[in-house]
Amino acid sequence: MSTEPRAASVRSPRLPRDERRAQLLSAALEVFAANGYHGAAMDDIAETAQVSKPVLYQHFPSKRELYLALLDSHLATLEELMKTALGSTSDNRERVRAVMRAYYEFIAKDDKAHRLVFESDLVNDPDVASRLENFNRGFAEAIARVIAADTKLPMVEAQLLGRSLAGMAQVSARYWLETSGDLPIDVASDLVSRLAWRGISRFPKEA
Amino acid sequence: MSTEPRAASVRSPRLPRDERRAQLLSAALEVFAANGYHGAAMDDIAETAQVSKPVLYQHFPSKRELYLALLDSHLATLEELMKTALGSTSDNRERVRAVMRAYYEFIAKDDKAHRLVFESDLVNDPDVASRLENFNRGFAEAIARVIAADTKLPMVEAQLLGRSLAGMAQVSARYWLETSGDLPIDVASDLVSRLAWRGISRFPKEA
DNA sequence: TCCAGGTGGAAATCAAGATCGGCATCCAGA
DNA sequence: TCTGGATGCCGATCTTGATTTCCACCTGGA
Repeated sequence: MSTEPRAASVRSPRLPRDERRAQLLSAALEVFAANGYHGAAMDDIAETAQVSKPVLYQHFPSKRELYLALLDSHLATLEELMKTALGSTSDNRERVRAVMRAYYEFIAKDDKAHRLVFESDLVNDPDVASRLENFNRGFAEAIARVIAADTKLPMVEAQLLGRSLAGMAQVSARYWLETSGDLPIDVASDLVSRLAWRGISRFPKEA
Repeated sequence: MSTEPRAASVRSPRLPRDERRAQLLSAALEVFAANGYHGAAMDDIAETAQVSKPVLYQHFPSKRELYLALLDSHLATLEELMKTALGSTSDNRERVRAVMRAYYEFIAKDDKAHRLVFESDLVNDPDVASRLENFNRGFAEAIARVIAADTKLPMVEAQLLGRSLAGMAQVSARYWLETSGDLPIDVASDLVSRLAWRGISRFPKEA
């Protein structure tokens, strides 16, 4: 996709529908990630994509639908990464490590997507809230199952701890990204997963 | 403050400036907590306060300044609670426990304030972002100091773990509130602080 | 050459933040 | 007791930014 500045009044070259849609999503991701939903104008997205606004409305019924399409796409990617990491081993300690590593890698690879997902300013929208909650619940429940298997804690308590560890992953990974370079990704994700594992592995026995 | 419906065209009773300001902040908290910054209209806040919009602008230069005033007020309260909990003991394990408990109590007591602080949809605003970051940094650094003292880890690594545990506290407390009644506050905050403590207390020695 | 489909300049519409101009009321001082 | 100034109040409207749509043009492939 050429992103060279396009002369005024020169039309954007025609693209097949699917390619145009993908390009619009890419432009939208840039603008939403940089400015948030509320700080982004459809004018800005059109400008970034080097098309006019009606082109956006040809592919997406509204600004909100555009945002939801993007969110869905990136949540699907992340869910797949988490699922792969969880299924990569049957050893619980290695599972926690793999999940933490996958999380950090997702964030290192695509900080725009991570901002879209984890720093949304549209969380009061029910459709956005439900998508994020679905993801968070699935993630935390997967961890809760590991905890319940390893500790014999009742599920209610394992759920709370699952959320705790999911929170640990999310917040620490964002912090690591913001201070990037202080610690290599291997060291950072390993450190946090060791903290997590040590916390888990001593339940319910207590020193 | 009377919140009985006011007859149309009947003026709101005069209040001294300070009382009115406090009342407006209270109404604003309700509306911002329920709808977020972007979903709240000044009309809504005026209606909740049972005054007209110009009265809002008499006390706050703009919608954004009103929001920042509220945020400052509640962040100050939370910071005080955290400071008190950290200073309540010199035993590191009890510190972690006291901080977790204080966090859960803040959230149990005032879910509107917690939503304002932790689920803001104005995080792209630099002034909001910096306030939240200042709080988060202070909180995580306090925990990092406990970790560094107890584990002899270098500060860079203790900082990352501090953020991890701060994230654990925030996300788990929100989840606990949403599933309120599943676990009593004592059990929930104790569980999470034990997870945190076990994670910390085994660094750097490894089983 | 024709037409389906991709394109845009311009403007309509609308919601909401902020302000104007004046009203109402309370109280201190004459 | 009365009055005028200070202060608190509001209905109506202005302003602005942004979403969405209208209507017509352009172009590439059959």
